[in-house]
Amino acid sequence: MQNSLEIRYEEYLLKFRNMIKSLGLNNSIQKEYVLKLLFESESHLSADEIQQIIKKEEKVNIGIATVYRILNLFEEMGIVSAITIQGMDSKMYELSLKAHHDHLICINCNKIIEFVDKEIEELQEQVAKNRGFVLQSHNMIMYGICKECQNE
Amino acid sequence: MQNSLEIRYEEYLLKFRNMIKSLGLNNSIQKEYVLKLLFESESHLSADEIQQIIKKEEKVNIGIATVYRILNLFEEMGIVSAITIQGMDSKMYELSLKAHHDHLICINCNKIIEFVDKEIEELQEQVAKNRGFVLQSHNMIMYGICKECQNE
DNA sequence: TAAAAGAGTGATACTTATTATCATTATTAA
DNA sequence: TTAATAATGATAATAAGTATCACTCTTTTA
Repeated sequence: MQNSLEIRYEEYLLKFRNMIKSLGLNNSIQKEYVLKLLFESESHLSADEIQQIIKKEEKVNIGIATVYRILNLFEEMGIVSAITIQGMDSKMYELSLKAHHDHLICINCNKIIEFVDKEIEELQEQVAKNRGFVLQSHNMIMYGICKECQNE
Repeated sequence: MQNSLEIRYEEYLLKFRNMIKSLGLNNSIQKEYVLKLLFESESHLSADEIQQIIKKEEKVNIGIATVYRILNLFEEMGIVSAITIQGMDSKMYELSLKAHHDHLICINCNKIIEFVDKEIEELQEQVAKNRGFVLQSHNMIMYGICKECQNE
C-alpha cells in the first residue's frame, strides 16, 4: 500500500501531465525526474544539486542544460519558484505548489524555515496600493540566528 | 556657499575617514570616489555602472577589481548594502546610511520605490521571535506595476 | 505502421559577474 | 628617506546560467 506522499504525488503528476499537454509541450522522463525530486525534497535545491541527485538516485544521466531548461519552464508555468539567498552563488529552487510562503534563514547553520504571516501580506498589499502599484509578487527573506545556534 | 548636500557629505566623509583609520586600513582616492558617487546617486548602481560613471565624471581610471574590492569592504563595514533584483544579472549597491528600507519595483519600467513600514518591521520581529530566531537583517522586495505603467 | 514534422535532450561553446593573483604604485611608520 | 605595509589595476581564473546544434524521442498524419 502506498503512503500518502506517494498518493499525493500521483495526483499531482496527473495534473502536471495535463498542464504540459495543454501547453502544447511534450512531456519527458527528465521533466518528471525533476518534478518528483522537487516534490519529495524537503529542502531548496540548486540546479547543480538537482543534476547530481538525479544522476545518483535514478542512475541516469541528465544534462545541466536540461535541468536549467526544465527549471525555467517550471518557473514560467508557475509551479517552481526560485530564491536568491545572501552569500549563496546559485539560485535555489522549490515547488511553489506548496502555498506561497516567505523564508527565515539561520546565517549560522543555513537552516531554512518557511512561514506566512497574513498580517504582513495584507500590509504589503496596503503599501503597494498606497503607492499606486498593483502588486504581482514579493520576495521576503529574513536572516538571523536560530535557537540551536544561539547556544553555541 | 555650499549647499546642504555637500555639507552633509563633508561630515559623512570625515566619519568615513575615521572609520577607515580605526580599522587599520589605508584610505584612497578610489574609495572616496566610490563613496561620493553612492552618496550622491539617487539610484541603485551596479559595480559596472560605478566604474563607468567614475571614469566619465572624474576623468580617471579605476579598475573593476578595485570597485568590487571597495564595495565588498563597504558592505563589511556596514555602510553599503546590496540587493539582488529578479531578472537583473548583477547586484545593485546603495549606501545603507540612508536608514533601512525595503523596495517596491515596477516590473515594467524598473522604477524602484523605497519604503519602510513600521508595522511590517514589528511583525517580522514577532515572526522571528516566535520561531526562536534572533533577527539580524532582512530583504524584502515587492514586484508590481506602477501607476504610470498601468495606463499603457 | 511508417515516415515526416516538431520538440526535447545533452555536449559543449559562450557569456558575463565576480574573485584571485601578482607586479606595480601609494601610503604609513620608523 | 627608506623599509614595511597596504591598495590598485591588469588580467587570469572561476562559475552560473544561456545559446547552439546535432541527435533522439514523440506526435501526427498519411
